[in-house]
Amino acid sequence: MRIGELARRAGVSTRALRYYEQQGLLPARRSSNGYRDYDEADLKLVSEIRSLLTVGFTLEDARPFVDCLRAGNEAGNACPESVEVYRRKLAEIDEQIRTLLGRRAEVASQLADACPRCAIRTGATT
Amino acid sequence: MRIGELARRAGVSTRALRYYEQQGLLPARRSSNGYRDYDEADLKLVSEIRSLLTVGFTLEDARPFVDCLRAGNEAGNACPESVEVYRRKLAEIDEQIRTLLGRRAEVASQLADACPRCAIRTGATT
DNA sequence: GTAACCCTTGACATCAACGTCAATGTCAAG
DNA sequence: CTTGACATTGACGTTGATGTCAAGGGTTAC
Repeated sequence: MRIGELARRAGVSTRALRYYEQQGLLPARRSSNGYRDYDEADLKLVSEIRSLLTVGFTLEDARPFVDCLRAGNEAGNACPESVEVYRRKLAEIDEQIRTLLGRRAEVASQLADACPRCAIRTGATT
Repeated sequence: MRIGELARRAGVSTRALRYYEQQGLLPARRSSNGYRDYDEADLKLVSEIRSLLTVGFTLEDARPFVDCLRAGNEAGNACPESVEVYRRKLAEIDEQIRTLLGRRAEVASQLADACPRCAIRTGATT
């Protein structure tokens, strides 16, 4: 299939697909006229990339998963490198949550200071 | 005082101070030689901006606080506009936390799928 | 042959809060 | 009078994942 169809089926823009190719995540065969030519495996790759992006992974984070799929595995997370990325991202997310909880507490505290009556329905005390 | 001293005392770069001025947050008087001339009130403004930035506010978010201080209030959060920003940011932070918790759960679930033994020490089950 | 789509590459634009140069001016001390 | 520490404005670079436009070529249908 050509880029337009893959884009439609994967729910992404053609621009995004070309960008993935440029980043080395989605190499494309070419038809005799120079058009990119994709198959079902490529659709699976793009789906994998998309689902990883939606949980906050970068394209770099997604690379091991893509490599894993291209290596013939049925799942992108079937390789130790992918698992390692999962663990790292989990730690990053936890750190971000901690940061946000700290900020939440600080802002809530400031709000309580500035407008004591506003704090009533805020829940968290510390 | 001149920009270098304010920067040192506030713990920011001179570039940042010029940027704040450009954004209309920190107007500066000028000496006869064209140098920016700041006073203690300006230090207070910059401190306010900095503490807001560190809890994730943008400069736009900080504007009401700065305006409030410049209007003669002793605290930047003494104005209703500032309080409103607090409330909005609190809601934003809560939303971000919810998003991150969802992602955490998703990633943890994927990790458990990919490497069942890895999930043992993860705590969250859902 | 021409409209109507599809494709190609290339390159600049976006967002925020600055970092980092460049080229130049000011001023106190030696 | 020069060195050196400060200041000025202006402008491009950073980060990530695209959006968007330009200028052109390919393919199919009528």
